[in-house]
Amino acid sequence: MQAALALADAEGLEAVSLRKVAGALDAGPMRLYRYVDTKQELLELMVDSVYGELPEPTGSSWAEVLRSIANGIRDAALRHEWFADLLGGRPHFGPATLAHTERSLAALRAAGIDDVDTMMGVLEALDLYLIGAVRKEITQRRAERATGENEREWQHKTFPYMARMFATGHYPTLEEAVHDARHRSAAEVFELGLGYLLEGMSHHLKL
Amino acid sequence: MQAALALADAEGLEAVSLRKVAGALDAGPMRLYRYVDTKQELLELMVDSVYGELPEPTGSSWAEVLRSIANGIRDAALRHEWFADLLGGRPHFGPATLAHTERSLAALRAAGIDDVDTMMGVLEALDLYLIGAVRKEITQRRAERATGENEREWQHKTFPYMARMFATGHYPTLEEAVHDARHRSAAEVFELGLGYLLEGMSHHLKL
DNA sequence: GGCTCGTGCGATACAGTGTATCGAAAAATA
DNA sequence: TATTTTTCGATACACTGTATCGCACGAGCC
Repeated sequence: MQAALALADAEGLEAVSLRKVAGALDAGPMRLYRYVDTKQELLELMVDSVYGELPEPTGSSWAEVLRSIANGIRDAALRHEWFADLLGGRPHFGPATLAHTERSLAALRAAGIDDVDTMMGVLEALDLYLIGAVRKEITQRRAERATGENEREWQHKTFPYMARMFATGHYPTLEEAVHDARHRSAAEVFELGLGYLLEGMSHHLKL
Repeated sequence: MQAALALADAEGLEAVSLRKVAGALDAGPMRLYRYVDTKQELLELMVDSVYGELPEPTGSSWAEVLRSIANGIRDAALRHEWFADLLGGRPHFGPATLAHTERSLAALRAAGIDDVDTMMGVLEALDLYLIGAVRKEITQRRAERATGENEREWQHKTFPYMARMFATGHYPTLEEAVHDARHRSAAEVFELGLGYLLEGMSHHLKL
């Protein structure tokens, strides 16, 4: 289990094969089936284990609580990039996941939200946003790292490709936006969307 | 290509293997490498082809435009469930994807947003939300279908599992929420979060 | 204590996967 | 037409997740 985590952190999710994990423990391929029925189950255990790392939500207002939850998940995904790939992919009901939901709900209640429908609503909506935001940020981070390691490919393939596309004249607004808009970092976009979401909740809930 | 799409629609993304796609065309396994360098590239073509199906954004206000974009993507994911698995996973720069972004930006401008930074900001934030919302809704749909087909497993495994978990007394708030909160359908949660997001934008942008 | 029997374990086997290789066929050049 | 170059796809390879099943080991009985 910890072996699987370490392997995923070190070499990425696609390197996590039952053989390699078992090999890291000096065991045969089928050894893991004593603890797990299928590979999906191993992945779910890994996800649950990350939920177990998440810090207690903090903050006195519900907005601060939601912000701290969001940042906790984002930070975890930056530590374990594979977490982003698994997030939202299967329903997760592991003990640590349930405990994290419990802590989140309790923190919201402590911050003054007493209606369960409201609590669940804001938490579910935040979850939807987080799944996508974290996923896209990690994707972008990987892309940047790849083009950083190999800038030649970027300059010889992607850039001329975009130039050709723009030269067709089919994308005038997009071209203008790419040229004129200031480039926001992934972290900025994350904050931006989170801000919109929380502000919308605050007005909608009249809190 | 169309063969890959049909295969993914019919049997799911994991059934899309180069051999099966080529087989559907009465060709050898390597035949596809004439059109594609790697399997990832095939998947990217599939994603781009779905972007090509998306309807023109409609609406006279920017909020209506964003709503129509959101619904267009959601409907596409409901048609092609595998689309949700691929969304946000890799950077997509296909022609149809670019065209979709172009149409979205143009529609926003036509609806009165003239600042490129604002246009990009709301579109990126919406994108983050959509990736997660669509992904989770499809996941949930699959889970419901699976337990629908095989309700015995749900009743003999998941339900007692949750009951045991609650019986530990570690999740009092969660237990209360599960019992007392009204169950929202995936579509409702999608709308709820989208409403929060748009309302937040509207107040933040003072439009 | 010795012997049988049942059970659980994990090496081996299998049906797949994505893709590198390389001989042959086709196209282009002279 | 002869020769070179390019294109192409069948075969091979390394690897995946998991079903199978012979074997070793421990419990139960005489």
